[in-house]
Amino acid sequence: MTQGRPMRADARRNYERLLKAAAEAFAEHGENASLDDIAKRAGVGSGTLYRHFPTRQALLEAAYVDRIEALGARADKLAKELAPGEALAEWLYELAVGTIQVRGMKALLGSAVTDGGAAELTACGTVVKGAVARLVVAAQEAGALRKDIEPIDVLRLAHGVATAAELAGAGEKEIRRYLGLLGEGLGAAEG
Amino acid sequence: MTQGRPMRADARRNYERLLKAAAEAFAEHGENASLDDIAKRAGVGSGTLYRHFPTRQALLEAAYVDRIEALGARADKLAKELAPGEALAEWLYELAVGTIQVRGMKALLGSAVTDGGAAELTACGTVVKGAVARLVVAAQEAGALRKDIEPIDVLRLAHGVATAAELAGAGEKEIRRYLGLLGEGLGAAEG
DNA sequence: CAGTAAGCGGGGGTTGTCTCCGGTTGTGCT
DNA sequence: AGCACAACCGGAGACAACCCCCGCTTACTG
Repeated sequence: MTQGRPMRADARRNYERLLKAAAEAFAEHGENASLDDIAKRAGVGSGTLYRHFPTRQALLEAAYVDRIEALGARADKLAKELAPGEALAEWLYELAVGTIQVRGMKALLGSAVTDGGAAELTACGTVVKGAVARLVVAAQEAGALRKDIEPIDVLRLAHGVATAAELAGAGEKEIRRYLGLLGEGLGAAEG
Repeated sequence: MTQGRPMRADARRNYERLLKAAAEAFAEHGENASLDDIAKRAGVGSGTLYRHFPTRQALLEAAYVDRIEALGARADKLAKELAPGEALAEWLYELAVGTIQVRGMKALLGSAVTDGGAAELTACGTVVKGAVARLVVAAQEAGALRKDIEPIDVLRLAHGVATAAELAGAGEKEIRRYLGLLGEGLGAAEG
């Protein structure tokens, strides 16, 4: 749809270089890596960077698309292999681990979960929300999850827990513990 | 103790002006308000600001000391008036509300809860940790809180939940709901 | 192969952080 | 009161990052 004409070859090349440079830089310096520096690494001018990715957010998202999509696919795989409640729990765990361990991911997922009545439908947000919605509904039908909870709530709380674990210095053990606590609250009968 | 000699009068005056200006600026522009601007508002040079408050964090903390101490006092009041479990819940609620509604507070509380094996014992951290420790121990003795939880865990999770609620657009209703869910997990028998 | 629009790139205005040091001012002593 | 000195002030300026702009280049089309 936004595909009026195939991208010019040089444009495409620069686009991919930027993506690669961005991934490196974000991994190295976190989500606040200098954009000018990313442009330099990619061997392009900063103008080019800003043309392809108007905002830092856009670049962040583009750099992590594959990872996000893997997460979406993972949800379906887990749904097939585990009981609904466990599939959800495990997926949230993996989500949280990613949130913490992949630098820059936190900002991305955070924005995906924001209120955003606005048309802020990022690709990332769509994929993640879709995945969690499937898992949540299944878990609720199986009686493993209270019914007065929206998928987005689960996502937000998981994000919050990831934040909490990060503050703790973030061993994966801590994440599991915290998610476990949250899980007991989410599974409890409503009232 | 850090009181070798009383502050010179002009120094003290500038210190307080800066505090006032900082409170205004943080309220207005959030935790990232321009420090130079704060100096300007206070009618002092930026050098003066940096001498009194070497880091943004230091200024933030100084600007909110009274609020933090109020929170500490509030904990004791609640402990006297309510059952231990409820006192903790209510205090966490007020903490979370403050975290979200008072701009700049989130960064401050966040840093107070960080792993920080380092000697990062900020005044803010000490007060808040002390308050929550009292409430948590009381709640545990009353059987309202599982015993395999450390006070710091509670603090971190509450902070995480506040973050989650903030993403939701943060009505106080949402905070209560999320804290309630978490509370069920924290209260459940361990296992 | 030539015309053309899409794309490039980096210069530079702007804003923010933080340091440095010459000048000023409050304080304690006489 | 007046003096001398340490403490303190203030703002210029080095540095980093953001991001817009516009003249030049280059890939595609016919």
